[in-house]
Amino acid sequence: MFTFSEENYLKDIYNLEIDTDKGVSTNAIAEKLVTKASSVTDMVKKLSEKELIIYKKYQGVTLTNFGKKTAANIVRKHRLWEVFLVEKLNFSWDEVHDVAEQLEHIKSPKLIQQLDSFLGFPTHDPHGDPIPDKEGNLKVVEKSLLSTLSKNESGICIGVNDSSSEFLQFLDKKGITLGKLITVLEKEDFDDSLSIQIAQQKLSISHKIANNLYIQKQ
Amino acid sequence: MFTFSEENYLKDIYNLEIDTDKGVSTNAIAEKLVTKASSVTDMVKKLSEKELIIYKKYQGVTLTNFGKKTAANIVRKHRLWEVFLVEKLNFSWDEVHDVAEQLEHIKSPKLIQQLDSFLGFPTHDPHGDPIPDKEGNLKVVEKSLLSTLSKNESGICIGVNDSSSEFLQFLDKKGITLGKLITVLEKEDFDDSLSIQIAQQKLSISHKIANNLYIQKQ
DNA sequence: AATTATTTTTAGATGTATCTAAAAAAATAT
DNA sequence: ATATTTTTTTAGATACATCTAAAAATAATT
Repeated sequence: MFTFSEENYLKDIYNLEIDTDKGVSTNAIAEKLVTKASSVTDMVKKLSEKELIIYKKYQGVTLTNFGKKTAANIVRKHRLWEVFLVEKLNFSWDEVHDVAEQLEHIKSPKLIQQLDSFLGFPTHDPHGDPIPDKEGNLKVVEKSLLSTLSKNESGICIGVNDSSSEFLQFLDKKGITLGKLITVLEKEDFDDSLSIQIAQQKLSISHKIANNLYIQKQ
Repeated sequence: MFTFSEENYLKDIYNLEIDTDKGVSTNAIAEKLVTKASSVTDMVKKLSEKELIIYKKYQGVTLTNFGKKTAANIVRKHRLWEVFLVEKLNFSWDEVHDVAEQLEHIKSPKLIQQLDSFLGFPTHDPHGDPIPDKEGNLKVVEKSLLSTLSKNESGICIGVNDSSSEFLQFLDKKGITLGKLITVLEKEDFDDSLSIQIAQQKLSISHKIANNLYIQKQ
């Protein structure tokens, strides 16, 4: 079907499009894929010929419906494999990304169907990101960055914006895990840090941390 | 580490070497990999530079210890994934090969270690082939082709020589599965076909079938 | 041993994915 | 509106893996 490289471009364009909802620029893609703009131009032409994206010179790209569905399927595979690694093979949530990057390219519809079933049809990956269904549809939930909550507001921690292993390990160390209730006790104007209540403990966390945690308000 | 292509060459050379225990010829590799002899020559030079094989022009190749270990590790991964697909994802033994061909190239020592443990440290894949251990060692058992047994000899069916899906499905249809006791009732000189007793039933099987079933005599 | 056939290698080409350096277009600032 | 900066594209090069066609080496046959 598609090469690994094509699939990686599709996936990253898909994720960029979710954030921006405009055309995705060449440079944005280059940065995400850690490659050069000239390489992106080359690949983008190819994806355009295959009708996966709409591309006009100097105008950035948008996924076609076909491209969107294809990309969602890759994301689906990536996230299902992450669940597998954590639930079945005892990986921690900060170790799964690189392996899932490889596993997402395995081509076998039956494999994914059976894996999905084996895992009990999970809806979210270990980082709280939703798993697209077979048709590529993705349930979007109302979520806010913790940094945007006001004093005394509270909600459930449902995801991370940064899934680097450094950040995830930091959260582990502080006892901040998905599903926990967080309440903002105080906001410091000086450095935008927050005092929060999580489970039994009170924590002070920096703006950078609060800006990478997603909360479902309640 | 190594490219998919390099790994595929290594794996096939490894399997060819087991059968022949002499140098493996360019043409043999080409046939196994379904490619051209000229392509094999190119790749073989590269593998030689990387000290995975010993290669002298027109002399065929042999794996170095390093190459042998590397190849065994790929075979290990292939066979562990086959076990996973059959035991956990309800694949049948004739459906696993193509998917395992892809999965064997995933690079993550932790993944394989955990998978091995998750599967209960299996020693054989669904076709009866032994799974090399972490060091690349492979327990060799005394096995004979069913076609070489004499009248009234018997043994346990422990493996297949041909693991094409056609052959495996044929075995399923006849009720011939690994672990069953088979006794040779009759050998026909005319066409080398056999009458065998397996479980409750008597079967007549062609020489071609008997020549692709491994038996552990007893 | 000489001839023929087979196997293997070389030479040169193609397609994919990438890069650097330079040119062109678009966006921004004066 | 012009000049400057930034972004994007083009042109040309490299590495990988493959191929075809032709040459060279080895093996088999008479």
